[in-house]
Amino acid sequence: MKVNPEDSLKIENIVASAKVADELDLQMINEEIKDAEYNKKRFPGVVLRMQDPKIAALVFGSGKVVLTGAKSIDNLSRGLEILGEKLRALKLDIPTNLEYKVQNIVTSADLGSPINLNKIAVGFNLDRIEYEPEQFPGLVYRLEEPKVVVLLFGSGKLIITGGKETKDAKAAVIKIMSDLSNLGLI
Amino acid sequence: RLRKWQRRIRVSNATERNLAFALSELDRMASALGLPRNVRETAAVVYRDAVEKNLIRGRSIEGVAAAALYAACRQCNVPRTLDEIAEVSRVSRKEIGRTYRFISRELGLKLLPTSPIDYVPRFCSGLTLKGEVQSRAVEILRQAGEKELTSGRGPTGVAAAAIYISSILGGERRTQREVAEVAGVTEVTIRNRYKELAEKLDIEIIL
DNA sequence: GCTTTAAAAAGTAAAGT
DNA sequence: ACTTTACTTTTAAAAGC
Repeated sequence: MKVNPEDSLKIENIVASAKVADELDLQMINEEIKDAEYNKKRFPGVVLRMQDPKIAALVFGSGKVVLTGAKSIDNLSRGLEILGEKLRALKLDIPTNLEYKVQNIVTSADLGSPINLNKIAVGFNLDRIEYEPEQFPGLVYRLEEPKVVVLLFGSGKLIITGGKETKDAKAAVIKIMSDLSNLGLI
Repeated sequence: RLRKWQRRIRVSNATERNLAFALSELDRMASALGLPRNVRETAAVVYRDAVEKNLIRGRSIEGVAAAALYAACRQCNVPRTLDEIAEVSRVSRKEIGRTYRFISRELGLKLLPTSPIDYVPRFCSGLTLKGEVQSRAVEILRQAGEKELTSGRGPTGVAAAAIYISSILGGERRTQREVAEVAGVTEVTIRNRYKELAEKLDIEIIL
């Protein structure tokens, strides 16, 4: 039995932002945490990497943080907790229940069969897609609802990005499938 | 008022000066690439349209001119790669590609992806191959397109592979090195593409 | 616009064996 | 030739140039 494309969804990366304090001494954090990376000339934030849930955190002097690399919402929450613990270990006053906001979710999916990108480029409204095989093998399809960007490959594999909720990817895949079947391309 | 008049003249002068510069840039790049007059004229039209729609704001004249030329080559079915345009331009391939996408969208150029077939005449003449070999390469590419062997692949690599195959079939063999040189791709790419074409199109190649 | 992070897709490329 | 590493595209936030 063939698996439905909407059931092949896999979250590959989640980006979220949070505020853990009103102010942070990046120089001190960089000196106290052994694997921290900080080159103010290069980038204004300190890079901290977690191992357990493999997540990277960008910590700024304003107390704001960016978390990236999480494969699930649970991983993301755990990563933020661990970040809080690391900072508290430096005698910093960090709240226990940190709030975060998901900014972007990258999801992969599989239509199950190869697709002809050239035909899609001809059949679709040309101002919603970009297909420049000279520069990139994927066809870029910008959806309005949900507001996400989908990369379609000749293999039938897809990447959905730009969404802020898990359901956006599923809605996008369902729409892509109906669009393709309406054009008789799948 | 006189001041308003002077201002208008000043703006007009600046606009004309910029347009003159852009047109001379288009001519310089077109000459360097040996492009025919119709392509230069098409590029000039694209550039003028971009100016009329105020698409130059926030962009360099050089970048828009290069993107207009890239678009014109495609419109006239004599495509040059972004790398080739970048070689005779002072802006990067990345900026030309970005600007091209922008003006293409805003002007509604609706250009279809470049076909590998459009590269065949130029690559074949660069390899001094007969029209017969050229026709066979085009036929291979036509079949490749039907069998979905081109989606996602670089047009120049597929064209190069088809020419490599047809040169062998036509008894005028060119090495992968020679074809790679004129097509601007690596030998590895030609190897990957030609093996795929030969296998899926059932073409027997005796080396 | 750029800088940095992460991640997938598939093609192309370069370097080392 | 093979493997490894890396760059192309997309997305979002952060502070600052």
